[in-house]
Amino acid sequence: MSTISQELKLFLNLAIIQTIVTKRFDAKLQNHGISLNEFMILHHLANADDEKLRRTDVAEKVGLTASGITRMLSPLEKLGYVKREANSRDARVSYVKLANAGKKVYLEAIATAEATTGQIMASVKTKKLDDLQKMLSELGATIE
Amino acid sequence: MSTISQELKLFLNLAIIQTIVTKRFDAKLQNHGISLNEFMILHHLANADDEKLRRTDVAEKVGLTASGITRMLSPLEKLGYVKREANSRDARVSYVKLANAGKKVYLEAIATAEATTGQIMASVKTKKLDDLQKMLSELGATIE
DNA sequence: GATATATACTTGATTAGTCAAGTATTATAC
DNA sequence: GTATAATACTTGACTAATCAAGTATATATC
Repeated sequence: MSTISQELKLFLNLAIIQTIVTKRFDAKLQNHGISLNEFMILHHLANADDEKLRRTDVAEKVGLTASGITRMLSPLEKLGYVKREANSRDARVSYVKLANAGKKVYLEAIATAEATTGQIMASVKTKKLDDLQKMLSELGATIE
Repeated sequence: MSTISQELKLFLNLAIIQTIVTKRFDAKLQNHGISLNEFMILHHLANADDEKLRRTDVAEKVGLTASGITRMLSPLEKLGYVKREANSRDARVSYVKLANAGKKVYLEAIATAEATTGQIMASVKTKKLDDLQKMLSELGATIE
């Protein structure tokens, strides 16, 4: 017998669902040579003012640490997907700016990401994601 | 301008929210010396028939690979939280069975996990989780 | 305007997981 | 009943991230 609340169950379910979903996106996006996290970074850059962000802000947007961002960006720089730009007012800051090659990959990857989204949504009725859907609507109904 | 669908946005949001939420649970559960994934394993064991599961089934329930489970269980065995049990009908199978010490830790950790759940829920109105809440109710309304 | 504190970023060491390959056992097909 | 394939698990090599510490710069305080 479980003695945990419905909300806690939601979080436990979210945790595994996210693990599974992330793996699927990673697998599909691999065709473009990027991970889901890399896709997210490109996405945030593409939608940012002047297509650039401070590294700290990238970290916050993708939920990783600054150090993780440094490590993630290093290969993207080498591939020429992003480039560094200085901030003239604050020498501590190093902007990450979307480069042309990165934008191209991002735009191509969108189609793949959308297709993956569709596949996952289509399978919502079965398996674990079904639980999610139920709990989400409950959550939507009870929160706030 | 973003050109991605609402559903894809949901998944991107879920990804970071889950990253953040997992970190919070991990931080709190550290008071009991366990991670969120370890808590999840104990939970599934506590709710399983005879409080035991095949390693493969544990893997499936927490969304990790069999190899990841082998590695996660090793310290839990050393701590005496779980123990191995053979299957008399199939020698390939090694059950993971919840031990007394593990059950004790699990029951204590539930309180912490519930408190953490409450804290997260309370902050839903602000920040990223607010986006989630909105999207979740939309999702709940549109899916199926 | 010197001192203390805070912020932005990077790096070395570590950790939690993956994947691919290997072992052992069981199930299937002929 | 033997050969083939599938399943359960473990292990070595690797990867993506963390944390703690360090560097450089900027901000606040007095």
